[in-house]
Formats: sequence, C-alpha cells, structure tokens
Amino acid sequence: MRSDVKPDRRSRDNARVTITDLSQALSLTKGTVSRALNGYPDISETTRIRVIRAAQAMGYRPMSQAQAIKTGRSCSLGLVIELSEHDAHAPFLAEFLAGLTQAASAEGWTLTIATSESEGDTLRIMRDLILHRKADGFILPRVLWDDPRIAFLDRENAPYICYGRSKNHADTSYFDALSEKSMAEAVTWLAQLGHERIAYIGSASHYAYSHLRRDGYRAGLIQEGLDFDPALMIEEVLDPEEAAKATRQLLAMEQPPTAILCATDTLARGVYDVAHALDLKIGSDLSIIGYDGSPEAQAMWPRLATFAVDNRKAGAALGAMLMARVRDLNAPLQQDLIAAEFRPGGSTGRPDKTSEELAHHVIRLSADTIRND
Amino acid sequence: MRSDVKPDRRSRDNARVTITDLSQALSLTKGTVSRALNGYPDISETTRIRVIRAAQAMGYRPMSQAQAIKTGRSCSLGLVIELSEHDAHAPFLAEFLAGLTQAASAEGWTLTIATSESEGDTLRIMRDLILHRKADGFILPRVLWDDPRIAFLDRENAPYICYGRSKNHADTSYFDALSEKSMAEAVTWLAQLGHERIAYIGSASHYAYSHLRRDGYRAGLIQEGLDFDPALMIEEVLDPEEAAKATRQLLAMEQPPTAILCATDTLARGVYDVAHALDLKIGSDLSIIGYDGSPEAQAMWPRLATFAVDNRKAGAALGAMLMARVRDLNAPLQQDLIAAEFRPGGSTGRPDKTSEELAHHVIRLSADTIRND
DNA sequence: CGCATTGCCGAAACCGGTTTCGGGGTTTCT
DNA sequence: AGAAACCCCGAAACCGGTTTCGGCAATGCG
Repeated sequence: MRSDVKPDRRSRDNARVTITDLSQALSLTKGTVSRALNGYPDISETTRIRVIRAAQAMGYRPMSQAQAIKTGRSCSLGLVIELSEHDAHAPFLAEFLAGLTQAASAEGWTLTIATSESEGDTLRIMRDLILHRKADGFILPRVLWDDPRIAFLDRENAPYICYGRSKNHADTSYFDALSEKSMAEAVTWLAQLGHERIAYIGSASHYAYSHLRRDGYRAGLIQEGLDFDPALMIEEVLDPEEAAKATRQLLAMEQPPTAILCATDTLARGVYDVAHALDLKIGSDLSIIGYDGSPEAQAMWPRLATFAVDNRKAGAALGAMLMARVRDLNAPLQQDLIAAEFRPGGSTGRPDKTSEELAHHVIRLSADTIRND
Repeated sequence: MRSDVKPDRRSRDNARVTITDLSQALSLTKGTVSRALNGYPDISETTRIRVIRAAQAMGYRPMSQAQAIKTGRSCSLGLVIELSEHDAHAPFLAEFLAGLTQAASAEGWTLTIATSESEGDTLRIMRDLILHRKADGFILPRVLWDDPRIAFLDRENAPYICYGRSKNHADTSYFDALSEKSMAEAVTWLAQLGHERIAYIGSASHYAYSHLRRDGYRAGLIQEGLDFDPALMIEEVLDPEEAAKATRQLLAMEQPPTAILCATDTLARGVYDVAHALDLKIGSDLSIIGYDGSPEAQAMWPRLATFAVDNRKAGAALGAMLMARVRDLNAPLQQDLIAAEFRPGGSTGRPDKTSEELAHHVIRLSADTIRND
C-alpha cells in the first residue's frame, strides 16, 4: 500500500518547467531565452525583462546539471572533511554546515560534501570532484600552517577559500576568527583577577591557528606586564589525555601556574580531569579558559569559560566568498576576520591559593597522581 | 603569482575521459558503449567485457550530471537537516556524515545536504531537490513518531530511508539502534548495583525514539521485578534546563530516586547541574545514565555512563540502503537494527544513601534549590 | 540616397550522456 | 533452400541547457 502505488510514473506530473516551456510561452527560441537570462549583451533590454518576468512567473529555474555539462559549472560548493584528525570536527560542524548551506541555497547552489581518510586522499577526492563537476571550488576547513591543499588547488587552478590563516595567508582568500585577540583577552581577564602565573597549553603546530593563539597568549602577557616563562607554555598537545599529562607537569613545578589557558575546549577537558583527580577546586584553586565555545564547554562543571565562535556566520561568509570566487577567479582576494565572543563560566576566579600554596597542595596529593599515571 | 596564472585555461589539460573518447578507442558508437556499460541485453558478452575492460583501463567514469538530464538520476543522496531542533544534531553529525559519504563514494555517488529552518521548509526543500535532480532520495534523520516527511515522500513517490522507527515503521525502510534494549539494560545495571528507585527522564514524545526508550525503561523494571512508580517518570523534557527542573522535582519527593536514567546525554547535563548544586556525589549519592555516547558525555565529570551508537556504521548502512532503494523503488522494504554499546562511567555506583537519607540531605540543602529556581 | 554598422534574434551545433529504431548477418526450423 | 527468429550493433533522436554563427531590420554616416 505504500511504495507500490503508481509503479511507473517516475516522471511526476507536477513537472519542472524547462527552458523549452518558457521559450514556447514567450514565442522565443531556447537560445534567446538562455542568453537573456545569462546577461548576454546582444539581447534588447525590453525582451530581457520580459523573459525574466516570465521566468519568475512560471517559476523557472535552470537545472544546474544540464548547465554543468556545457559550462563546466555545477553551482555547488565542495567541502572535504578529513576524518583522521585528532580533534574531531564534530562540535563545530553542524553550525558550520548550516551557514554554508544557507549561503549556498540563497543563490540556488548546493553543497557537496565528501570525507577522506588521509591527506593524500583529500587531494585525490578534490581532483575527482572538480573533474566530474561535482564541485566548482572548495572550502578548506581547519587550515594547516603549511597546507598541501592550498598548493594543490593553486596548481590545479581551482577556486578555494580558507577557513583560517595559513603561513601564506596574505596570498589567499580567507575567513577567520581573531583567536589571537581572544587569547590576549583571556590573559587580561585572568591578570585582572589577580593571576600572575598563567600557563598555556597549545595544540599541534601544524594547525594554522596554533601559531596565532600562541602569539596571542604572549602578546597578552606583554600587554599585562607579566613575565613570559617558557616552562609555562606547553605545545604540540593533541588530545585531552596529553593535555592531562601537560597539566600534571605544570602543577608539579615549584611555582605552578594558578591559571591555565587552553588553545581549545577539548584540551581543557584534560585539565579538568587532572584538577578533579587532585581535588583542586576549579575556578578558585585553578582557573581555566578554553577556546571554541563548543557544547563540551557547556557540559563541564563548572562551566568552562571559553570564546564562542559564530560558526554559522563563518560558514555563510565562506560560502558567499567561494561563490564569488568561482564566478570570477581573477577577482581580488577576499579576507575577513571576526572576533569570537567571550563566554564567562565558573572556571575562572580570583586565585584562592598562591602559586606556592598550590604547589604544597599538589605535593600532598602526589600519591594520587602516581596512581593515575 | 597565485590565482592569475593561466587565466583562461578553465578546461584543464588533464581532461576527463568521456564516453566519446572511449567509443573512439574501441571503434564503437557512443550508444553501444553506453548500453554495454548499463547492462542492456542486446550487447554480446564479448564486447561487453571488452568495453568494461577498456573503461577501467582508461579510467572512464560517466559524468553523473550528464546522465541525470536523461535518466533523472543524479546519483546523489539527499540529507536535509532541520536546524530548529532543541537538541542539536551536532554531536552525532560528523560521524554520521562520514558513514554516509563513505557509502556513497564507494559507488561513485555523492551526498547533497541542505538545511532548513522549519518543518514546512524541509518539505519544500526536499521537493525542490528532487525536482532539480539534486537528490534521488533522502535519508531522514531524527525520525518523528508521526513524521510529515514520510507522508510527504510517500505522496511524492520518492525513495527514502528512516534513521529511526516511526509509528508506522513496519511500512518503512529503516535503520535504527535498539535503544529500548539499551534502556532495559541500563535498568538492569542499576538494579544489580542495588538501586530500587530508578527514575526516568524522557524527551519530547514527538520523537520516535522517546517511545521506544520509555518502553525499554518500563520493560527493564518489569524484568528486574521493580515497581513502576509513575511519579518517577517525567517526559516531554526538551533540554538540560528542563531536565534540571525535572531532577529537582524528583529529588524533592519523599522517596526520591537514587538513580536517574536519561533518554539522552544532553538531558543528563541538567541532572549533573542539579547534583552539583545540591552537592550530591554523582556515582554514589546519585547514579546517572545517559544515552548517545556523545562527546559531552566524555566532558562530564565523573564520566557519564552512556550507550554509544556507532553513527558512522549507521550512516554507511543508511546510505547503502538508500542507494538500493533508488535503484529499485519496488524492492522489498529493508529494516535493520543495531545494538548500542554500553560505555560505563563514574556516574553509576552502589547507592551510598537510601532513598530516605537522600531525601533528608536534599531538604537540608533546599535553601540553595530555592535560590536556583 | 546608398552603404556600412549596429542591434537583435533565430537556427543550429554542441555538451556528455541515454534510449529508440531499424537493419544486416546468423542461426533455426520446415 | 527459403523463411522466420534472433543476436548485435550503428544511426539518430533526445535530455535541458549553452554558445556560435549568420541574417534581417533599423540606424549612422558621408
């Protein structure tokens, strides 16, 4: 009773209106209609508006597939997600996709997404998508400091927009959050609460953002007149487990930090784990700030102070930029930045203990640490 | 030096191999090659394998766009994500997409995704995608108990597969996790730890899964010989805030539950919040179990015990099912179920306090509760 | 007033495929 | 041996668009 009704009527009766329908209604040829709609100069203004009017009235919208075989443009944005990454795209993805598809569908475009297992895989897939006209260009999420995708797409002469600033970002079109500014803000926030020893746990340096955030941290220290202690900065930290290890290392110092700034919320999870294990009260014994505004931050207790990036807006901006670039690859580069919004949480507060008191506390509980390690 | 090299060579020199190339190489006509590849019966077996061999050797793969305009099939799976939902798709999305695109690209298909702001919007978008051949069929995520998309697609005679079991799931093709079994397991787990009063916080009943999970909870109680107390079951809980309210209500009972089972991890967040506010020790004063295996569960402390669904596998299965269905809409329905894997965490344990002791504890701290409400 | 432009549109080829139609060559049957 | 039935494949139309080419009419210019 369900799917076996009308077994052969694959072509729906409420069919799409084609360019032929439109041309017949107007008593023009397909070619003329096509040129009118595509802004060719050899069509009089009067017939042009007549065609456009009729097109709107009849609800005509060209079938992009048919266009693609002749023009080579399929009106679709490509997004290849690499799955092998340590920190999953999970949290930011949904909002990001929302922005992208919103921008795309506003102009009748679609989003083609694919996943890959490795870097080489990504390049192969992108070539394939371009070759088969499944994507006219690409959004590059999670740009690396030295990103092979950029070199590849330059070589292939394919349009793309970066989400993030790579090493050579001056030569690329990009959209990014000013995470370096956020990191400096975080330092200021902590310094104003009275923290003097503020540590930084950074992520893998092949990510473009890690350079920026690290620099932002250091800029913040300078701005607040705090000394930079290299021992307080641990980088190349990939996941919560490694962040936990880094945290233990920091807290084992003679003068441990009273606040820890993390490049991502995910890393902050590791800091939380250690704080819980050492029975440190987060927000007083130890202050923590993350970055990303991810759902994880909402799930932590106390709430992780973090910087929320509007990923939907980012997606929309990137989509619009890419469409413009596809339309004209020789247009000037587009570069845009937004500021992330600080979202306070219970994870920061005035330091309850001095650095020395904290050290004593940790030593007292070191037995637990050994057990956990 | 970057994008302005080779300004006009839009058609790459490493061009795609078309069916014409192939037919010329074989000294056959396009038509014959096409029929050979598409399994027409009027092609001799010898030439068929000759064509197929050559196609592989030359790396020919038909351009799906060109096929689409004649056949009406674009070889792409449609996925429309509704954004207005209370509980975002965020956590499960990335893995789910991975599975989908993996299944799709294995057969040269792609995934077209779109987002919508409302239910009506979703239907419009789906019709549009079908009409413009941007999707041959749809994966329906987060199926509702009485889902308008199902009725709509039936009416449109378009292929689809449900992720979840709706009211009439017997009549649909679906893939789903056996969440009712998981809920029963959860009850058993808690009962074996010594819990006798186990509450359930369920989500909005328009979701298909809430019926199943609720029934699973009750089945678990029966199986363990525990009484069902209607006061211990609160449904239609939409978000963590409402879950927090429900938790306070449960704990304010004369005989409060010593364990709370939540239909989703997100709801468990609200339970955690209240537990923290009331200074209840999670995993001893109060045991909590969620469902979904989301990253949030990893971010909570102690780790939320939950049931992890392999969303990648689900995506792959759904993709394969949909492709089969697009190829033959009259094929028999496909229905498949997997079990979620229990992932223990520190959030469960033997009840440290009896229900009565818990009640006293809560009363003592009720002042805080009032302040928070 | 005549000729060269220009503006505007129809006709037709084209893109990369699919599908229908028809016909030539074998085989089978009587 | 001749007719009927198959088995294959080429030829050509088609899908829904785009783009080139050429020609007709109206204009510009001397």
